[in-house]
Parts: sequence; structure tokens; C-alpha cells
Amino acid sequence: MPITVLIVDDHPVVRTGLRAVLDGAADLVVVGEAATGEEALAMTEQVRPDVVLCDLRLGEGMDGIATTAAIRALSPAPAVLILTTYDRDAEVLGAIEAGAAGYLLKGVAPATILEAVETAARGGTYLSADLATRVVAGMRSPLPRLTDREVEVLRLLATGASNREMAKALFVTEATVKSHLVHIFTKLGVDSRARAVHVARETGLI
Amino acid sequence: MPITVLIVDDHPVVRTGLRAVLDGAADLVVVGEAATGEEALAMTEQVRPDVVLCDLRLGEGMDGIATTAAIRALSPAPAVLILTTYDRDAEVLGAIEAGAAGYLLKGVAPATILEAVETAARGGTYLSADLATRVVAGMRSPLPRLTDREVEVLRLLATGASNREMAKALFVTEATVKSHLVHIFTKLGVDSRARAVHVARETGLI
DNA sequence: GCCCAGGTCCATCAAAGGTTGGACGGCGTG
DNA sequence: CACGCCGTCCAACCTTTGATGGACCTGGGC
Repeated sequence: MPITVLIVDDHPVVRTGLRAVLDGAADLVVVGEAATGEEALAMTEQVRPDVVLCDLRLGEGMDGIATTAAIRALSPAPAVLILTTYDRDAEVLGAIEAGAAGYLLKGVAPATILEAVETAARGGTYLSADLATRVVAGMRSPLPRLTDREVEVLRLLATGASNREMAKALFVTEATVKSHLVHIFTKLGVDSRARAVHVARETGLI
Repeated sequence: MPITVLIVDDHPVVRTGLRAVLDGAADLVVVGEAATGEEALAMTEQVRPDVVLCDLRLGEGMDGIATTAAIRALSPAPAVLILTTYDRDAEVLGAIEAGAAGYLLKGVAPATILEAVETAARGGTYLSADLATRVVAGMRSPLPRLTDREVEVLRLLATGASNREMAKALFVTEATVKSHLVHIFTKLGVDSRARAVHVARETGLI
């Protein structure tokens, strides 16, 4: 009995590529394609695949992590393999937390994708080699938990807002903004707004 | 006589997808695949394709624009079609300036890709519909030309570097760095480093 | 009830960042 | 070739940011 796979990616070309790769394996059969998270969810309920191969970035609507969480909430829940171009720490952790059975970089060889799908179908977890160590590192020193307010400030910061502007936007005084900034800096281990934005981007925090 | 196409993308899956799409057309034949800009250049000289379909981002080494420029410098030069995930102004313009015969978003339908390749082979220019207007807008108010030095500063800036750090890195004084910053701010129409980084990212300048 | 954590607020001072104005060399054009 | 323009460089001055050390209030857990 072959392993059934649902492909989720917003790029037709990538879907075609994945289908071609998966069709090359005798024990795999692609049972559907979806372009959005919403579509993926609906199709999963209909066709009940063994594995969902899902891009992390899906253009409009739900992203890969939200889709993963929604799919894993179904029962019986198929394994979800996250596929992506980038290797941002926060996203890896987010995907794993959302119940993903693995995380693959798009740059990997076709054989690796097949291997990952088969591992996932057997209930295992597959992480691209270069990601495994990063995840472990991430586990050791988990990403700092920013409060909602702090994330709000961080987002404004990333748009280049000054303290004065953020204060206006958030209806607080400049002093309060500075206070939030200090907390953000401490949690991110930096000492300037510019660097805070940089690490926030790097870790996928924003 | 069929149109010959060389596929350039650092992701095996995407290459497979493109090959599948192009093989669907009777008058197209894929004569090779390359994973890097260097490889693409070498293969272009060997197999002399009519059209080179090239991803804008190629991981290590030359990027799509550099590769386009290098390929267009050959003679006879094949048409180069740029394929990408994103639609950043600066990159569109850069690609066109480098001699690209068009610019395609990866999200488009397979039929659109075929159409673009055929247009390119006939010597025409193809731009994804939503890009055309942006290019025109870009022409009307061209992106400011930053000098090499300014771009260098901007890149450091984006990593969150302080003036002092940039000065050390560039072997100039802090005052000089500030001077470059002023010019960058003026050209980008902003008044702070944070906002400069923001618009630089938005416009694909970095 | 008590305490602690998070959000808000504040003042002060040192250290960055940003503004202004100017010097020097290369390069193209009149 | 002289002129101006541009890129690079620099210094002095003023503004914003970041560090420090507090204060109050709210809500949740012991």
C-alpha cells in the first residue's frame, strides 16, 4: 500500500516539480495539490493523505505554520513536512511546535525529499542536516519570549520609527517606549535598535 | 526547429518543475540545467541555448543579475528570462538593465511561463502583468543611484552596525561614515538609519 | 492576603546618531 | 586646461537614543 501525499505550495512550478520528484518513487502517490493553507485543510479532510508536504510561505492567507497546526488538529492527523527556502531559527521551532514531522530546505536533493516523506509516513521526524544542529542550539537557548507589547514596539522599530513616533502610535510617552526597548534589547542580547531589528529579522521574530 | 532552453536555479525541485512545464510544450526543448551562475555561464557557452531561464537568487556565488550580465556579454547572446519569487523594484530594474528579456514571478501559471519563453526567443520582452506597472513607475521616479561606498555602508547599516563599527570596518573615521549616511538618507528620502534600512529592504536595494 | 511579573510612567546623564559645512582628488565637458 | 561635479573624506555642533534607577497599578499564583 503506497504512501499518499498532498502537496501544498503557492507556486505552480514548485508543485509540478514536487509531483515529478515524488512520482519517481514506487511507493509514493500524490493524491492532490493545494495552493493555499485553506485549500490544504479542506483537501486533507477529503482525501486523508498520509503525509502533507507544505511550503512555509503560502502567499495570501494562512502561512505554513498555521496550516500545520490546523492540519495536526484533525483526527486522524497526517504527518506534516515543512518545506522552505530559508532556514530561520524561529520558524523551525515554530513548525516543530505546531506539530510538523520535519523541516526540509528546498535546495536539497530529490532523494532527500523522498527519504523525508517516507520517514514522516512511518511517524518519524526528519530535519535537514544543517538544520538539526540549529534546532538543538535553539532548544538549548530558546528564543526570548517577547510580550505582545514588546513585539508591537519591535515591529514599529523595524519600520524605522523613532521613539517619539512609537510613543504617538502606541498612545504612551517616549519614556515608556524606551522602557520597552530596554527590555527588548535585554531579551535579544543587543544594545541598539538597529541591531535589535537585525536579530529579529534573522531569527524570524518579525 | 524547436526553441532550446537552459534552466538555471539552485533548487533541484524547481528545476524539475520547470523542466516538466517546458517539456509540455511541443516547440520547446530543455537542453540543460545549471545550479549556479558560474555553471550557467559555462553551459551557455557550450550548448548555446536560445533562452536562459534564470532564478534571481542563486545561493552562493553570482546572483541572477550578475549572471544575466555575463551571459548577455557573450556573442551570440541568448535571451535571458529572470524568474523569481519576489517583486522588488530595484531587482526588476537591475535585471532589465543587465539585459534581461523579461521578469517572471514564480507564482504564475505554467502557460504564462511558456508564453514568456516564446516571446523571449522571438526577441521580445515579457513582464508579469503586475510588474509592468511597477517598472513604469520605477522609470518615472528612478531609484536613487547609490555609490559603491554608500551601498557598502547601507549593508553594514542593515546588520545593525554602529557608526563606530562601520568606521573601523571601512578604515575611515566616524565622521566620514556619517557623511555617507547623510547622502544615503538624502537619496532615499529618509532621516534616520532605521528608516533607511527599512526602505532599502522594501525596494530590494539590499 | 502577599508577592511577583508585566505594563505603564518618570528624570537624569553619557554615548551614540544626525546636521552643517568644508577640503581634496579624479573625470568629463566646454 | 580650467571649470564644475561627484565621490570620498573630515571636524564641530546639536539632537536623539540608551542606561540607570526608580515609582505605581493590575492580575495571577502561593
